[in-house]
Amino acid sequence: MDGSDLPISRLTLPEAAAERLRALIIEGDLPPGARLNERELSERLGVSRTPLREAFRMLAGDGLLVQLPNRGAQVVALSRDDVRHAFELMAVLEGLAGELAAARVTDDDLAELHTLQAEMEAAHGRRDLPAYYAINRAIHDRLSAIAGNPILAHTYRTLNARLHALRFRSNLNVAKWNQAVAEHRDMIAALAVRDGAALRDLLIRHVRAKQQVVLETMNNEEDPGAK
Amino acid sequence: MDGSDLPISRLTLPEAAAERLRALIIEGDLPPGARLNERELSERLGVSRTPLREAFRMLAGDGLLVQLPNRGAQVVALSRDDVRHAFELMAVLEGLAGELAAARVTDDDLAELHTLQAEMEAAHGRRDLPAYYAINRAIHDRLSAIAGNPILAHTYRTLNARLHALRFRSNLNVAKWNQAVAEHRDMIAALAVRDGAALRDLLIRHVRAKQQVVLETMNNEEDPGAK
DNA sequence: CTGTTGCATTTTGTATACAATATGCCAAAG
DNA sequence: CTTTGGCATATTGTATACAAAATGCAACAG
Repeated sequence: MDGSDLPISRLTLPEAAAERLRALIIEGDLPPGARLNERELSERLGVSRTPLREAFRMLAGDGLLVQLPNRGAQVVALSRDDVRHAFELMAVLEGLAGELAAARVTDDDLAELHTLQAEMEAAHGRRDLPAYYAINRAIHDRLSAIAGNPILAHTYRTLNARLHALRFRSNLNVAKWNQAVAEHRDMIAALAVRDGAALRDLLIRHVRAKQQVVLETMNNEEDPGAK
Repeated sequence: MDGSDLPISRLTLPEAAAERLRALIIEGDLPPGARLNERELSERLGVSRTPLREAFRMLAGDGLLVQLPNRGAQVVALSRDDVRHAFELMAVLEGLAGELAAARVTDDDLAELHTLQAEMEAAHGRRDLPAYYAINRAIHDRLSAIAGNPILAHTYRTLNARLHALRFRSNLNVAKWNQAVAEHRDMIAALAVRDGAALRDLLIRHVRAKQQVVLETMNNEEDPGAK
């Protein structure tokens, strides 16, 4: 028996609702701090309150919602400290993914990553920030997959979703952008020679640099009185 | 306004049910792979199916249950690979906690940890394994708290619960036990001199050693045909 | 004018009824 | 003897009704 005993992946209502909500949160349709009225949302999504509440529980487990007893659910609003803490974790998760990936990467994987890297440099060259982010994400997802640790991948993905809900429209300045692209080049190089320790350290520094960018963005945008 | 605006921590039914279930799973009352009948469990816990199902969603988010569409929930059964993956993650989480703790530890914290270390050595001296485990856990929890990163602490706790559900009655052999106690001594020493990098590396090695013990235990106990 | 109390309304929490799906068994065909 | 089809039963999925709690407002006391 192989692994094909999975159902054709029908989505149950709570799962579908959670998926929709997740998108609404990450797109910013439901902004941080927004209170979620059960009746209203259930009508909007076309499901009854019961599966919607199960969806709430799922998203709360992912850290996208907080649920207060008798006071409903609201979209999580990350404080600067929360962001700092999340990135501290992200850094070691990425680092571990890199270390594991270096031990398992195939030549085919490397070829694919080289292609992505070239696309990234192209996007960088024409100053196409959205494309850059998309490719950047693809590279990190690829790395996570190569690492071959589903628990790590899941933890990483969940944490990432929480940060995406911030929707920091990073005004990445040119110097930092150049730097990031250069770091990516180094990362692929480390991977190519299967130097796990080097790749780990590069990734940790890479994430910490991004942390700086995000925290600076938050400083500029946020009112000082925020939690 | 201070932080005392939290409710007196009343537990809602789904939360209470989840708490009970969590205990049943970790105690081994609901063994890995057990199917959870909603009607039966709801009667046993004295709640209706609706809050019970929300509890299921919470525990599924923690990775203690898996839910199959139209086929109910069952207690997760970790494969050897799952355990390997979980420990890979645990190692870097502990490492990060140590690194952060070294940067923040106070003399009071150190005094408390020295006390715990002494208790641990005493338990080790009289070959009291349950006491050893309890103190061991207390030390690691303390470290996690000193690290001051709630997101890390939560991730760590969740992952740990999943592993606890294994209930490996570790037949820790004497040599490995001596080794573990010695490692703890080194860890406290590194913390005392605020050497974060050293503490991180010690913790990572410490967890990997434990991983070995657990995997060997699983090899001995499990039938080779298991998933 | 300020603060407090009580009521009406809204919203969340829980139980239950009904629908849809899965499961197990038995009979009949091959 | 094995396999397949169909039915009865059990179990999960969803909607809804009712209960409990929180919220907002207005009237009143100070």
